[in-house]
Amino acid sequence: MAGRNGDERRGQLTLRDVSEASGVSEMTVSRVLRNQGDVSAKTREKVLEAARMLGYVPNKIAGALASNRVNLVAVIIPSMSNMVFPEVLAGINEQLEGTDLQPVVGATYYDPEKEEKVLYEMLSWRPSGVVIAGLEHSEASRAMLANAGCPVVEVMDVDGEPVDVAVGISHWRAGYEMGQEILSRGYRRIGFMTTTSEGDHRARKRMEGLERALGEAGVTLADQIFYSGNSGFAKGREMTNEMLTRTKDLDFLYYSNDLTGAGGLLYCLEQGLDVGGDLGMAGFNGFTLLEGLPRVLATTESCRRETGIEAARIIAGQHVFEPGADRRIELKPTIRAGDTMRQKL
Amino acid sequence: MAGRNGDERRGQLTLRDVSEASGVSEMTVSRVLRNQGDVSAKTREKVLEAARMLGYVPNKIAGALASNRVNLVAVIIPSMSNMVFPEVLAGINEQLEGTDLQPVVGATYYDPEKEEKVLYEMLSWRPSGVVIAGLEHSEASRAMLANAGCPVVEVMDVDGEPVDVAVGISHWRAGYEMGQEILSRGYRRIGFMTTTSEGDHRARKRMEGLERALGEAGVTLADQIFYSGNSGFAKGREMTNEMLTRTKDLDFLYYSNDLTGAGGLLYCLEQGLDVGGDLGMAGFNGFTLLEGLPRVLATTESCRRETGIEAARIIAGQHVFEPGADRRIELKPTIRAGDTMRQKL
DNA sequence: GCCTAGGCTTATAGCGCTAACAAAATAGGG
DNA sequence: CCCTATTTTGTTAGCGCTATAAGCCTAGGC
Repeated sequence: MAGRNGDERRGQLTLRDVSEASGVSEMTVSRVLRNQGDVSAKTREKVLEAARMLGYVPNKIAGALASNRVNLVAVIIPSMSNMVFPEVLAGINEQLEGTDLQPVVGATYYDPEKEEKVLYEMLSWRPSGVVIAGLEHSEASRAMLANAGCPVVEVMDVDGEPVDVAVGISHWRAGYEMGQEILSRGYRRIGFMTTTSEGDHRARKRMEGLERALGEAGVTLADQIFYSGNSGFAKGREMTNEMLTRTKDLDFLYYSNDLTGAGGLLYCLEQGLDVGGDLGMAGFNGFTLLEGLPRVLATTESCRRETGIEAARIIAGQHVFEPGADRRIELKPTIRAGDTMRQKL
Repeated sequence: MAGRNGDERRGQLTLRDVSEASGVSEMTVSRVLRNQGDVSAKTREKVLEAARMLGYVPNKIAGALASNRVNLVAVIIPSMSNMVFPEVLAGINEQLEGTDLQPVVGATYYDPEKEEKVLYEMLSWRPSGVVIAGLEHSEASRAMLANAGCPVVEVMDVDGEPVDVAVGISHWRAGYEMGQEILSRGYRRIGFMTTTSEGDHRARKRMEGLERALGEAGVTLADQIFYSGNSGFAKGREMTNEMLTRTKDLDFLYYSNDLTGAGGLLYCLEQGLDVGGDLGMAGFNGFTLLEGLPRVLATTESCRRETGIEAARIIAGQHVFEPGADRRIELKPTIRAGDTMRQKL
């Protein structure tokens, strides 16, 4: 079975082949294969048999062009490597199951220009819907989204104005609420470690929310580290070490990500620090695969899967908005205190 | 911006609109937009300007039908939730970058019937290539793959006969080599914990390889647990506890997955066991995000990203097979001893 | 037996684009 | 300035399918 190239595609089966094999018109074959319109049981059987025998696979390209219907949903995310995005995708997939819609995925690598290209590429397939991460896009991207001619769902952020619909949590609020939580447990000397990626925006909004909550209590961040690159245990350890070394008296460490948080947690435990007592810690996302660490890291569950599900529901037309209703669906993240924070005062 | 339905798509811009706006024929517009054929600089400029002004996005459906070329690559994997698959996808994405090919992803949820449906669906878009996980498929799926009329790459397994090309590691060999490694370090009472998912096949093959290696030294598995469901730290802890309780004298724990292995590792450390000495441990996959655990878990790096890259190279025609050459690309996994195994004897 | 209604099937005309070829414009050379 | 070689642009004919409308049956009523 040598590699074949496009040219050999000629000779592929068409409706005509099935039509000839079964002795009915192409139109009738088309109806049978789409389960659409009235066809007698006998004819149907004949056609299905012929199609099966030949191994016919319909050509959706031609079908889509003729019917002006495409069962693809464009999903545009920054990266496949950061677990959060595949999880949103998993939610989309799950909800699209049962409809005839199929997701098509493109990655932007956190680059607005790349996003523009991917979006253009995807829209040229005239998808039935677009799911795209974030609310911040280039001028041109927003224009394309606005003219897409299909539902557009911006996911994972609701702090801003969506082109059409937004689904996700408020990162600002997530930061704000974690800030309140931290304060309510009596911590005051807080260090924050955050990624500069995620297109900056979501992590930045959390930080702003956090600072607001602290500010309202007259507290300011005692230290902070911005890092780029992958989030993993090792990065968390390294940063934690650095921060604890350079800033004394910290009583709380807040990480923009559970993985770095977990790394920090392991580090602090090894150092014999009183994690969950004098030293509080929290991450962000609520990765279930981390359940089973020596301590349960406090975190904010960021509703990735539900975000995907809700986005897919909208695209599939299973969620109808009242006219004039707010077209932002704000999911409510839950804070899980775990056992890395002390009791509330 | 109310939700729109398919009907309103009419009125979308076509080549004709751009052609009228720029005063040249549709064909010339088409050539400009595809960067194909000779067009004078002046005309090109005029056309691009008009397209930009109008916000024209080409219709690839029509283009694909007319030219019989589709820039989509079907990627069919069991699940988005198991990290290994998104990692393969990331490799594919990375390599496809720079070509004009776009991956389209479908999930089978480890169900051969679902695989058949997804495959049929994808093939109906006449993709330029198919990447599909595993070598085991239903009769009908194999037939479809064989007649796909495009390169077909079966990934993540080379222990069997591919329809067209296979890329990945030999799981049998990975199990075999880890078995030898374990023995070479003097361990003899070995417990194995493995998932029953992954479509069973890959984990099963590793187990068979492991048993062969042990068998050659007259050793048999002292205990084993099969589990289903998600792999995470918690599952690893739980199983490890169970196994160590019911089977005494175990001196090595081998997990089918790094995450369960890491859970087991944390558990054993807490129990004060001599991990890396009297008790050896190993996982499988080589997840880099785990770097930073208290000990570096021994593991087999399973080349997920490279698998994706190599598969994409084949689809993109960047890897040409000599006629008659073996159409299986066996990547060589590396065993990382970490520090959960004692020195070689 | 004729006529109508309804179920089933077929004929016709594109969908928006590109391959292949034809025509027109331009550039050189004598 | 004519003629050929070359570049640039335009024309024609589908790609494989589906929407639409038209046609052909068979059954049932009178």
